[in-house]
Formats: sequence, C-alpha cells, structure tokens
Amino acid sequence: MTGRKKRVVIGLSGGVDSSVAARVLMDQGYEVIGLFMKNWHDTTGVLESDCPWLDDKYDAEAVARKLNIPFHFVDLSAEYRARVVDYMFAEYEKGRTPNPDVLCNREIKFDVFMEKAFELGADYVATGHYCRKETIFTENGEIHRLLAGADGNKDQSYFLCQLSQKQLAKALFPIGEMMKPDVRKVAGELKLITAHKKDSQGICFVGKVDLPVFLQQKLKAKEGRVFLIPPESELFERNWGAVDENPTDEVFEELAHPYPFHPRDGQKIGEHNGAHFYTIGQRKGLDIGGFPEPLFVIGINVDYNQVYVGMGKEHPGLYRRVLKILNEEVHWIRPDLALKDGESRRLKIRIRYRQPLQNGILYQRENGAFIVFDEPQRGITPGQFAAWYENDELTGSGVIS
RNA sequence: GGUCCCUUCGUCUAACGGUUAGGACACAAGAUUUUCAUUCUUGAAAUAGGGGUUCGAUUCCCCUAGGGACUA
Repeated sequence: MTGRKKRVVIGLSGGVDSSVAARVLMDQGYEVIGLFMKNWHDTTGVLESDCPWLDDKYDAEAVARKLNIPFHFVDLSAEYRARVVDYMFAEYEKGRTPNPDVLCNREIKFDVFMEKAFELGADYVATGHYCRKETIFTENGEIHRLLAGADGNKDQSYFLCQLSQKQLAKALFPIGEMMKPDVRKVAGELKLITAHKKDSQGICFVGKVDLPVFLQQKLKAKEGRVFLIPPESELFERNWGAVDENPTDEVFEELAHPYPFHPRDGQKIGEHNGAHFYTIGQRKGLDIGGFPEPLFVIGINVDYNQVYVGMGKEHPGLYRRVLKILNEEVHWIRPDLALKDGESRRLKIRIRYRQPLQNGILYQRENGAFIVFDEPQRGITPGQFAAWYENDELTGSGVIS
C-alpha cells in the first residue's frame, strides 16, 4: 500500500489560493498536477478585462512552472454553458435568483473537471477553497464531513453545499486550515506571480458582469410597472408566533410563502425593464428617486411582469421567519444525519454567502422541509440556497422555494 | 375673463436680502464580496426665462411660459 505517492490534480485558476494550495499539497507529500480549466470566453456584459481567462491561464501556467509541476489545460466551456449558464437563464426567467457558483462546484469542478482529473490518473482532486474536509470511520464505512474554513472571514463552504459524499470522498482542500493573509504571505515568499493578484469576484469564470446586460443574451427586456407597498398592508399581518408551537402543515405553508402582492395592494410609482432582472432585497437599479428613504424590492411577479417595492430597510416586506424547501431539493451532505418525516432539529443556517449563521430549526414534513428562524430574516430569496450547519460542519442545503 | 397662490440638482425638498445654494432619494465611481443582493466611501448635479430695485436678489417688484372646491 505504500510506495507510490498519491496523485492529486489541483484546479489551478490563476489565483493565489489555488497556487498556494498546490504548494501545500507538495509539502504534504503528494504528487501534484496542475490543471487549468477554461469555462467561459464570451464577454457579453462582462465588465473589466476583455479576455480574462487567457490572463488567468498564463498565470496558472507560470505558477506550475515555478512549482515545477506538470500543467494541463482543459476546455469545459460547453459543459459550463449547458449546466451552469443555461440554468442561470432558466432560473431568472422563472423569477428566481440562482447561485451559479454553487452549481459550478457541483456540476463542473467536482464533476466534469473531476472526471478529467481521473483521466490524468488522479487519486484526489484539490481546489483552493477555504473549507476543510474530515473523514470519519463508522461501522457503515467512511463518512466525509465538510467543515467551515479555519479563516472565518473567508469560509467558502457555502459554495460547496451541494456536494455529495461521493464527490467529497475525492476532494482535498489544502488551504482550509490557513488564514487568507498567510496564504498571500506564502505566495509572496515563493515569489508566485499570483501573490498580489486581486481576489476574483463576480460569477466564477465569468467575472463581474452587468447582470441585466448579461441576461439579455437570452431574456428580453420588457417594460412593466413598479408598485410601492405600504408597510401597514394587511399582507404583512402574519402570525409568526404560530410556528413556534405545534405548527400544522398549513401554518408552515402559509408562513413560508412569499408575500402574494397584487397591484391593488399599493400604488404604481414607476416602470422597470423586466421583472426577471430584479431580486428580493435589491435597492439599486430601480431608478426611482424622490422618496425620503431608499426603496427595496420586496417581490417580483414574472407572470405579470410586476416589481413590488417597499420603502426603508425595516419594511416588513423584506422580512420572513420561515422558508420552504421542496423535498426533491433537500440535499444532505451527510445522508446519515438526514431528518425523517416529522423530525426536526435545531441548527444554524445561512441563506447567502458570508451571511453570519442564523439560529433556527429545520422541520422535515411530508410535504417539504421548512426552516424556521429565531429571528426574521431579511431578503429570503427563491432560487438561492439555504445551507445548514451543525457546529462548524455543513450538513445539508436546499433551494429556497 | 378677473382677485389670489405656486415654479430651486433627475426626483422630493431646505435656505432673517449676504451660504462654497444644504439634505434625502435616484444616478455614477471606488471599496467590501468567487452567486444575486446588501453595506461603506467619494463624486457629479439646481434657483423657469427676461427685466428691474439694491453694495448685494433663491429671497423684494414687474412682465412672458406650467397648477388651484371665489365668480352666470
């Protein structure tokens, strides 16, 4: 069983994190191979650089050379478009707000890319994510735990919330124990070209985009109306407390439902360019001024092409205590910890990247899973992922309905 | 048709005859952020037009262009 070194393919992105991750693997005694993937080249709606992927490839290659590891290149553009970008368009078209990067990890990095890595003889696939994996052994076999990164400020476990045990089994996260400043420091000491490169932002592989422009490749703009809903609307008179004691399925369903706005609930205050370009909680881009406090999107209806807004950051339309996840969209990274119908468990949840973990209870019912937060949550947005943690372990996630 | 009252950044508005004409929202640019958002900082931006009176006019007066439950 000894002898040959374990071979790891590291996804070199051309950034600092994966660069240092490669080095860490070498220090840990693995045979390391760098593999760069090209996933996107279209620049429609992309701000900044015209050809970012080529710059990144150059940097990744330079890093591989510096570390003296083999470098390979793979073009996954077709798969990325089919499994990430098309999903994005489809979700926005339905009036939901997708998280392409979560899909990118599930469908590309830890699927198609992983397959390519295996073709190179890999035992494991590594990435520069700030998160940790721990494997425990039980009588039922190995169980892989996805843990938050040691650097609480950079923890990226959220983006991996849709991974499976099978994917996790082959994954390594070399920098999960490190703090970001230390990663940069190491890169500097190694004189890696990526040492002082700015962290990437925006959609992974695509970059920072002007979303309406990007989406207009596929979704057409069409003028619709914007309605202002007063905070005292009866729509907000929900008895949130009902969910704290023996809630029925009806109570769950009612409280987890987005507010059903209708034009008669408010007044028309402007026009927009397509309801599917907006998301819950959004402030910028409405182009409606003159109100004493900012307006936030509190609802969108793509069937009637309507956008509903509320004034002020405390508007009740921005808050809810309950969300629903369809049964088929409940995903347990730890199937062994999955709740059975009728069960519930107290845990911590976040509904977007970098949101501080929130206390709440997950209820598994016959008609779906429901998360009840201790405190009302701002901007619960259909299409986004709710990820739940038990201590510092991400045990499951699901798409918000 | 008469006697009145209004007119300031894109919008809503503030300014004893003396201010770099202020603020909020919107917008823009940066910062933060491997989703979408949020948040933070900075910036650009106006006295309807024309005449007066005053050392000095957004402010007072007079004319031309847009709104008001007094008038057979």
